[in-house]
Amino acid sequence: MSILATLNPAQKEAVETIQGPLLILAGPGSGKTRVITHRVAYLIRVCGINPYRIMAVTFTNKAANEMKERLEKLLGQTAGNLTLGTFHAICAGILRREGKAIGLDSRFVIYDEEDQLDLIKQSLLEVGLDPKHYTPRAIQSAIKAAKSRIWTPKDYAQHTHSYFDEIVHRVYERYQQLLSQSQAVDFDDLLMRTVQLFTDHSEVLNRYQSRYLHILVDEFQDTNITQYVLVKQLAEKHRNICVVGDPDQSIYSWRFADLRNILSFEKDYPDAKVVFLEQNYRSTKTILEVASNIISANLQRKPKNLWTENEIGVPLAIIETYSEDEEAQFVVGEIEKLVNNGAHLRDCAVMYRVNAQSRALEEAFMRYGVPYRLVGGTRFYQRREIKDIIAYLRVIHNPSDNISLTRIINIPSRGIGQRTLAELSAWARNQGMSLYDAIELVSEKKGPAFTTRITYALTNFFELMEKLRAKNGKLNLFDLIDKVIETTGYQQYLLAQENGEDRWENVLELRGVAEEYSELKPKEALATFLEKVTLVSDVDELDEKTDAATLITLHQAKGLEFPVVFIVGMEEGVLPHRKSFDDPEQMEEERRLCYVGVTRAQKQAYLLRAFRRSLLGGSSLNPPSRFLKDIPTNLVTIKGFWEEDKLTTVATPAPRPYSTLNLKTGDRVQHKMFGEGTVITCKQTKDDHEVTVAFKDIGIKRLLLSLAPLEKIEETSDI
DNA sequence: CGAAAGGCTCTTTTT
DNA sequence: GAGCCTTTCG
Repeated sequence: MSILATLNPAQKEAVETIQGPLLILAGPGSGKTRVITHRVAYLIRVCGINPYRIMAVTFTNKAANEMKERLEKLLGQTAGNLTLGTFHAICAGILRREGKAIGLDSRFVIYDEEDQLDLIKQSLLEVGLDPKHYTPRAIQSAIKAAKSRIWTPKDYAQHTHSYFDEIVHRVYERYQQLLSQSQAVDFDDLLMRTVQLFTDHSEVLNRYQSRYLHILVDEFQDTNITQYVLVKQLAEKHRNICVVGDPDQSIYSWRFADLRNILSFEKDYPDAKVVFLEQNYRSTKTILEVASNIISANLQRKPKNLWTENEIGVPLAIIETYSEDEEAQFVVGEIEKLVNNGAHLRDCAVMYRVNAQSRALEEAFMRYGVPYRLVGGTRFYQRREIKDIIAYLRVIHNPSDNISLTRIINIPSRGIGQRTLAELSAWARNQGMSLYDAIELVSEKKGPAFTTRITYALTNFFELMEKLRAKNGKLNLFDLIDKVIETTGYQQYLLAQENGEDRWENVLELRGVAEEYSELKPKEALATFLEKVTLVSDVDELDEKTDAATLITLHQAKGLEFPVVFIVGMEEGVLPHRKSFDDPEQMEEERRLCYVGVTRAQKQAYLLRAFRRSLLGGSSLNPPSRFLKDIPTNLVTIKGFWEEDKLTTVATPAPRPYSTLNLKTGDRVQHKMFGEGTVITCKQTKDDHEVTVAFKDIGIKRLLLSLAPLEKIEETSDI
């Protein structure tokens, strides 16, 4: 069958335009992924282009895998040596091959953001600054911002405007030194250093430019300047660059994605052809219209006309509950109903703004025994025990890796404390050598003098690591991990901790992952494995086969679709998040986030909000989300405690001086929504009282006296 | 040195 | 509420 047969005219045009720059503006559900895959298949099959000469860049590993699978189906065979992956993965590959030119060992480690933060803290200390005064996080963010636009420390110095910039510059400079001492790069370096490599070594760039006849970039609205420059460099020779994206789905500006990349593509490539994909195949007419109404309130956008031939469908449901617990309860109850009516659990997804919101949901799913799958949360490869084992492997692979070495030098504890470590690293720094080499010298009595006991501990540690390093290349990865666990006594160490059993299970799972690499040569397996575990995320692993409801953040939901979508926390302060209140650009991004959520839905969408929400300890009364106000009322049904048009009329009751109420056990009280009840306990909290009340019909509720609309109707006569 | 406890801050999203 | 840091005590 022809590759073009199943495409609509716009899609066909996007696939067939293979000469010159091409911008594809693709609305949600418009078959964007189909177009990209078909385009690649078309290039290979119809135009006879060697896959070796095509590069396709995706945003997540999952998207890359999906594309690979679809491509294989389309071609009836693997696409062989096609370059397909995320920016980060592709750049890591280039740097492994070509890094020598810029002084990068091919065994370099990739530091994730936690490692990065550790290293920034260390840099702060080393340049003599107090981490209490300059928060490492703020500096991390400034450095990331710099790297997203290819600013080296030198460039940064040219752009300092404040004292803080000055500080950042000093830390940034030191930080890069430490990275290179450890033979390490961070996530942003993968991109930035590739650009630098290409800039400084035209012969390398030339090879890649000649090689890549066609370049495709997906999710172009989420690229940052560095990524854009990289793509431009690569495409300069053949100019066959195809970018696909949707400005309305740009939700990563906090990662320094720059919307201008897509908005000004036509300026950079005046001969660019632009194709609009506006037919939506995913959602009902109603869902699409609601989404359009939400997004069209943004000012910074190109209007577009989404349309669909799908049925009108049912109105969206706006659900108003009292608390996040009731919200969760409603979601679970409704999902059960849907399942009883023939839906599958896997058809349902619950989406939220921040991960912390998942807790109430999880509790409800657990309580009702409804299977669910949580995407994200504490990510597997971020767990402490996993990172410990990986740190051992990293040091085995690359002993210069000071951050990993620092991490494990005293885990399990072997008598090497902070003081020793500080002294040792200061010494190593002065000698200009790695921590590992310093330890070796100590064990040979040629290093700094320590007490006998500490020298002994360090020597033991060194010998342990040497023993493990000697196994590298001899044992396969799986056995190497076992060896690490065995010689370090990691299992006993872990089992002695809290949740030790669970955490040990995680380690076993990691072993399981390692098994997948048993076909590779041991050294290669280790290298591949280490790269994989840092560049992989949780959505990538999302298993769609098991029948369970999905709990997922709105960000992670991008690119996915579900028959039924619940968006919880449609409140001011949550969605839109309060951090965006004073910045119109960020507010527009919140709106896009909401838009992304709604457009995930195929058949049915529920928008939920709670009157009162406890999040991160405190509780607050949030007015309904402003986005709800942009939905025409004829497209929704509203259900809740407040029958009438409460979207605009819910007043936040002023906190009353609770001292006047003075409740005690046994008092009868009246609540605006729950009716009459009896006080069970009344407990003083920091600056409030927490009252537990038994309401008839409704049950037991815990309320805050300052917030709850409570009135005393009868005082108990008992004591 | 190390374990335990208490106090502190910071709470968005992820390759 | 959790994680991180500092302090304290053994």
